[in-house]
Amino acid sequence: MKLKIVTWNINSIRLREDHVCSLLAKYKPDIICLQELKAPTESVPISRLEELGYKYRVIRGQKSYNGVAIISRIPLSDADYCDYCLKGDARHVSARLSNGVEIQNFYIPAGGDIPNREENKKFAHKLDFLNEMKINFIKKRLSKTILVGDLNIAPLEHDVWSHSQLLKVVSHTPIEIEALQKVAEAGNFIDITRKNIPDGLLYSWWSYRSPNWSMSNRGRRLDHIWATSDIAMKAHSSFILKEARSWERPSDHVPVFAEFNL
DNA sequence: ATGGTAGTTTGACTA
Repeated sequence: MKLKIVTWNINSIRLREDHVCSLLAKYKPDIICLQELKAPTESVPISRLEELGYKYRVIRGQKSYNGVAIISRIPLSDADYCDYCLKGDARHVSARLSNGVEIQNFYIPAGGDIPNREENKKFAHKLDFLNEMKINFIKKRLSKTILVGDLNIAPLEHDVWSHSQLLKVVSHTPIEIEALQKVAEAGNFIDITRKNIPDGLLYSWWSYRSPNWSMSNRGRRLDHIWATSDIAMKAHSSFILKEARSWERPSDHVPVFAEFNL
């Protein structure tokens, strides 16, 4: 079975329904995982997705903030979610494919501006969320799992525009990177994007605050596709659709793709 | 050190 999967922080599904539909029409992934729907479940537009053949979905919306979804043209079962940190945030959803492969879609907290747990509640939340993921994955002994999402951490030197200048900037601090590594180890996960594209700068997000984002190219790789080691060697053809950042009224994140021969 | 932009709950929150 071939599986083409894409993850995208869409930053409002209602504002960017057109973008999602044109992406699906052109690239025809089997599954798209979305983050930051910024809409309640009942307000997420689904009719055009259905028309495009995406008849299966698990949507966990939320008013104003967060919101995640798995949209699929192949059947999904065992829809589930975890309420990490018990805040009621819609930051996780999961589902299973007919071949037993599990899809996990995450929107990890951004963590605010100050990289200090005592001074910044949002940073504490981010670290707590990562720790809960780790504990959860140790308990579950995962296999045949693909984890995707906006993890809000750029772990490698070449995942940011300046490693030295971002060491104290939330998303690239050693404490976050170490926490994320522990999550990956606990779940036996491999970073598929970097396995397929080991060398060179790789970004999936460029801030809205830079009017000249393309020229300055101060990006970060915050969006990830991971797979457990038992299926990691089945992944290929990873790519990041940088051009989506130039589309009209774009999300600040771009789609990240991978394919699997399962 | 500061401010820059965008989206949503129209004003202050999030990123």
